[in-house]
Amino acid sequence: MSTGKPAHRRDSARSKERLLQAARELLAERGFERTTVRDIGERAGVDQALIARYFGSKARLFIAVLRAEEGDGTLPSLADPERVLDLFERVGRLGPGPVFQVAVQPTRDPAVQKAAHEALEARMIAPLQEHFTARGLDRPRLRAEVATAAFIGVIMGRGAGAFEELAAADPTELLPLVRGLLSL
Amino acid sequence: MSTGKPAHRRDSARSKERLLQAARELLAERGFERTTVRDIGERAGVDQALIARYFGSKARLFIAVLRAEEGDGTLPSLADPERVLDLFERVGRLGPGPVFQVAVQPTRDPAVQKAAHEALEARMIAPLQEHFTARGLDRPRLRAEVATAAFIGVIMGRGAGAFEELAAADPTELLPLVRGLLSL
DNA sequence: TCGCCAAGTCAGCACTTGCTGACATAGCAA
DNA sequence: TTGCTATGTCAGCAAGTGCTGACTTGGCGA
Repeated sequence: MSTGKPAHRRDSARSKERLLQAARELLAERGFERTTVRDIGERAGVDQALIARYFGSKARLFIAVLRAEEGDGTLPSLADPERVLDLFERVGRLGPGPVFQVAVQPTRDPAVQKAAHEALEARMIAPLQEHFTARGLDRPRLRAEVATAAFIGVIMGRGAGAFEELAAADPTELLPLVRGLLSL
Repeated sequence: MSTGKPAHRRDSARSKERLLQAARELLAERGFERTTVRDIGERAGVDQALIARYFGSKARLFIAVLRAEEGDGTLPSLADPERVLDLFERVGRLGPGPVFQVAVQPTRDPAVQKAAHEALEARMIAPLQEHFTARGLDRPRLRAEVATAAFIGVIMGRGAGAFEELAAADPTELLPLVRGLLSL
């Protein structure tokens, strides 16, 4: 940014960035195994061989995506009802993140699996657990896990094409129903 | 059954049955795309070429699985709290069925996709919708879809390895929390 | 016994996957 | 200008995919 490199024809930083972005989108849309390196390269407008060069492997590219997302720290907690709307909006705009994918279907690659689980823990389960603990509810950990899993079911369901009204519904309509799920 | 064929060494009916069963299990464990015809054949103890012979293709084998499951009619409705326990038990024993998979992640093959959606509709969403309608709640369809999606999130989460306590929890512990999700 | 056909086996085709290595070239330093 | 290196391109390998077709073999009726 501050360096203001104007995207030379040869610019490895720019290529890396585009690969990350394309991988981010495709991971959200299709998950890890169903995304090919050729897909990523095509969407990024970058030769697929550069994935291996810059990131080492497809798996490490996706792990880099997770780490990059972790950095932005903008993911709202489910504990705050107001911010659940933000979450819906964000998901509507960017698709369900890779973190959601892994909550619902395990990935073959152990390293990818581990990184995604850590992200899920830090960004969704742990904050909710604290919320329930603060409220003095019993089994706060189990409650947090159930609530997270249920919420992710709704999020993923919106994109799976299996739920007509759910997919079409406006987040504000969903909010009261989803708050029911979360205040376990 | 009534014919009582004692499983000759050559028995196409038996082979078909074993292929169906193996496909059923693997679809539940790994989903459609991540299951190979060789996997199915190996688990069934039947040559994989017979899948093409008897069912036409891998996709049609899985559709046959869906149809067969539909027939048994034993799937409990979520509307009946008592039977939610049965559902957990059944899923614990057999794994999450193919119907659950597709609710959360779309499949590439359109025919498989369509068959799974129909099964989801008939066996989960519609009964719940009726339940909500009978109770006079507004937006029964949307409620049914949200509840189904949330429930499936919990079911899938139990198997995804991302939720420690949820995976370890006994269904009877889960029941009160899940009933909260469902009585929207 | 013989011949036929359903049932089962096997090798391999055509394709896709992640990844690699040889090559080409832009841009900069000397 | 002349090299040198970071950057990008390309073809292709090895493994794995669904599916096919030629082949063998078991079991039964004639």
